[in-house]
Amino acid sequence: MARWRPNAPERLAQAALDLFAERGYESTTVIDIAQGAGLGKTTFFRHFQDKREVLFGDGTMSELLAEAIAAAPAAATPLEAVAHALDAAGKDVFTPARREFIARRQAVIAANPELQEREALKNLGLTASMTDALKRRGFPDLTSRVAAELGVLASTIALERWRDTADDDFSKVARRALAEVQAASASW
Amino acid sequence: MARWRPNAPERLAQAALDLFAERGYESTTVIDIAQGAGLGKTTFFRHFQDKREVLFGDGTMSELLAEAIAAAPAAATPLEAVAHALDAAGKDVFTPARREFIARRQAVIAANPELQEREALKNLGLTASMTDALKRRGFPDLTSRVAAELGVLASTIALERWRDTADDDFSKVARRALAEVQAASASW
DNA sequence: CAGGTGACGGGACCAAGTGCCATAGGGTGT
DNA sequence: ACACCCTATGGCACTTGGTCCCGTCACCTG
Repeated sequence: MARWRPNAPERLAQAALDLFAERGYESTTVIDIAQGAGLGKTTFFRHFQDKREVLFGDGTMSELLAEAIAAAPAAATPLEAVAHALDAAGKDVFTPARREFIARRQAVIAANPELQEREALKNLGLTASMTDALKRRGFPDLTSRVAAELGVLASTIALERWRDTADDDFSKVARRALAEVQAASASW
Repeated sequence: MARWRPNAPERLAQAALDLFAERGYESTTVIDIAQGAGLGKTTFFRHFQDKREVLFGDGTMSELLAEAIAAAPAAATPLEAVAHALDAAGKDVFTPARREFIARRQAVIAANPELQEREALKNLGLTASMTDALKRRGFPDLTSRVAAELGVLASTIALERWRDTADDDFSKVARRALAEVQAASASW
């Protein structure tokens, strides 16, 4: 029998999501979350920078996308490399098994400006990471930045759809969204 | 003779910017700011929702952009309507007289993640506002959203350049940035 | 001159976040 | 078996952001 119950961060994240969904983000105290996971306030802040961060995973996403872009076929255009990154996100993050969890998470975020702020900052990070990865492939700065921006936009749109519909395959939804975004950006 | 010195919000914003620039955002207390403007903590929170908000003006920007898009020529394409909005921003907000102030403000924001979060949220609001205005002109949803997104991107790039160079006319810089972004988004 | 109104200050209060120190349980070397 | 270290944790005090309530002071009105 383990001395401490394992996976403290996961337990905290689960307790947080449950409590946020039940009584709202603002009405939930960090102490509530910690006690919900059988821990103390101190331990919460040892695992997460702040109260918001408990909903934003481990922050591996940036590296995942950057590596997928680096690993895209040599002949890929910027948007094809971005599509490759969205595939990776679908395989490792937005999996069917996590759909329920992510949908609840998105609902909580949608209900609170403070959390939307954090999500917007995370998206800035993803854009920067993808931009860098594209530049390392030799694309011009502005081309890389625009492609990354359109990729994050497509991913946001895809997430909205994937969350609401019964379609299990995020990659497919995301590729379709990216194609639509590309078409729109060539329509003038 | 006025009972209270006028323009409390402006005095607070000025004191805040000075203190943030001098000793940093985190090392500056709301009480410091209030006392710097000859006021009390209570009055600070009467004029601003929170400590971050003191750097983000009156929030008229959304309406300004939306109205400019609505007032664009009837034959304007989505991006031309967006360019019209950037012109308006150059005329009413990013004026030569405020360049120094805005440059200092940007430097403070660049030094603090908490402020970048707020700025990212503000940009979300601008994007949503422009998207709506474009939809009201009859453009398809996705076309509107992409155009708004590219507009905010162009504005961000333009702000970086306008801040660092001696070029006084924001509208010109912004139109050029928008043209470059458009070219990049048609390059694949 | 009595009362209303609007901007402000003070102080109590709660929750987020930090820092320090203590503790408990498990592994390791002798 | 025992002494020792390592690591995740808890408790407590403290600062600060943010809210709330109430009192004050000036100006305006009847």
